[in-house]
Amino acid sequence: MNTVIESKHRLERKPDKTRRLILEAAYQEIYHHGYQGMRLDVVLSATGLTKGALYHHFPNKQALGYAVVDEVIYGLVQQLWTQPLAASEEPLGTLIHFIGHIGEIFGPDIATYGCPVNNLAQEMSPIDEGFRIRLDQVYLKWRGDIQQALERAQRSGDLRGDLNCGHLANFVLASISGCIGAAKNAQSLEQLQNCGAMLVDYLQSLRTP
Amino acid sequence: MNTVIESKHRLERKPDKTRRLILEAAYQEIYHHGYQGMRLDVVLSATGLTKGALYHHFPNKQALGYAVVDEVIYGLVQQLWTQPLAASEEPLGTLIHFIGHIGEIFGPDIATYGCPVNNLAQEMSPIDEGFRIRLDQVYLKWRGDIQQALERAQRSGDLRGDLNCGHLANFVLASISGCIGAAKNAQSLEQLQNCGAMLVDYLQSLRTP
DNA sequence: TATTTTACATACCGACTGGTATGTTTTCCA
DNA sequence: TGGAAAACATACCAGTCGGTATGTAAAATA
Repeated sequence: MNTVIESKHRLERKPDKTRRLILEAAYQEIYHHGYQGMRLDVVLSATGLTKGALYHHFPNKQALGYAVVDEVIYGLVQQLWTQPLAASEEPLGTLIHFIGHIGEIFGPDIATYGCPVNNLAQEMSPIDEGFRIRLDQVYLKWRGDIQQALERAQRSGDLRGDLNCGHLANFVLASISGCIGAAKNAQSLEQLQNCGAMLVDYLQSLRTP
Repeated sequence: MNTVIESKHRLERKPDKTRRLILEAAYQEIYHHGYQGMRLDVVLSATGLTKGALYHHFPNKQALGYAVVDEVIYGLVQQLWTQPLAASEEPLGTLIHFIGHIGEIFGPDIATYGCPVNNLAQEMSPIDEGFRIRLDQVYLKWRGDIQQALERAQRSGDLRGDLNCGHLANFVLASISGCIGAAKNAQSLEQLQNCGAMLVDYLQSLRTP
C-alpha cells in the first residue's frame, strides 16, 4: 500500500543528515534575519522536523548558533576563498577578479542580505563572547588566505615588495566587507560594483611598475 | 515637608524634554543591543518613566526606532561630520585626520560597539523598508559631506583632479565602516588603528604630486 | 531475537514582551 | 477660575518563543 511505503520512507533515520539539514536551515534563517531574529519554529518547519529532533542534536539555541559558525560558515569561507586562492597560479589576479565580480561570483543575494560572516559578526561579537571567538577564527583563516595570496604575488614579482601583506590583507578584507555593507544598505548591486571597482583600482596601483 | 517638595518635583512635566529623554535612552539601547534586541522596559527603566509616557509620545516600537534615526542618528552625523568638514579650511587634511584618529575622536566605544549608523543599517535595511529609506537618507548626507570636502580639496589643488569624488567618497565611507566593523569583530582598538592607517596611506597617495 | 539505546514526534509550560485600557495629575485655555 | 486636553502612571492582557517532559518507533547491541 502507498501509505505503508510513505510511512516507511518517512521513518528512515539518518542522524547526521538530519543534523546537517537543521544546520543549513538555521544558517539560512540567520543569514536572512540574524541570530536573534532566527525563530526555531521557522527553522523546524523549513526542515519538516520537530522540536524533538532539534533538541536531540543541539542542547539549545545558542549551541545551534555556534555550530552554524563552526560547521557551515567556516566551511563556506574555505570553499569560496581558501581553495580558489590556493589553487590559483596568479593569486593577485584571482583576488582582484573576485573583488571586481563579487556580484556574479556570489550571487545577487550578497547585495540584498550582505556577507553572512560579517552580518553575524556585527550582530553578535559585542554581546556574546562565544560567537566572537568563533567568528574571529573564521576571520583569522580568511585573512590568512588573502595574506598568503598576496605574499605569493610578492614572491612572483606581481606585487610591490615593500608592502606589509598582513596589514594589506586586513585592509582588503575590511574594505570588501564595507563595500558589501554599503550595497546592502542601498539594496543596490550597482553600488557594489562601483565600490568594488574602486578597491580593484587601488590594488592594481600596488602592482610592481 | 520633604515629601511634598519631592512629589512636586517629580510631577513637573516637560513633554519635549521627556520625549528627548526616551529617544536618547532608546538610541543607547539600540546601539548596544540592536533594534530587535532593544527592550522597551529597559529603555523606560533607564529613563525612570513608564509605558504611559512612552506610548503617549510614540505609537509603537517601530515609530520609536524611526524617530531615533531621524532625530538622533541624523543629528549625530551632522554634528560629528558635516560641521567639522564644512568648517575646515583644509578639508582633505581634516578628513585624513578623522580617519587616522577615529579611536581618539569618537571614543573607544567605536571599537567595542561599532558605528551606530552602520550597525542599525546592517541589521534593519534588509528586513524593514522604513528603516532602510531613513538610513539611506543619513548615508546620502554623510557621503555628500565627504564628497564636498574632496571636491573642495580638488579645487584648492590638494587632491588629484582626475578623481571622481562621488565614487571616492563612496569608497572611503564604505572602507571606514569596514575598518570599524573589523575592529568590532576583533574587539580591538589596535586593529582599528592599523586599518585606518592603511586607508590614510591610500588617501595620501591621492594628493597632487 | 530480546533489549537497550538512539532518534525522533507530540504536547505543554513559563517567562518575556509589545501593546492596551484605565486612572490620575498637571497644564492650558476660554 | 473651571473645565478640557495633555502628560503621564498603573495594571493587565495576549501572543510569542525557547525550552521541557513524555511517548514511540527505529537502530544498534548483546
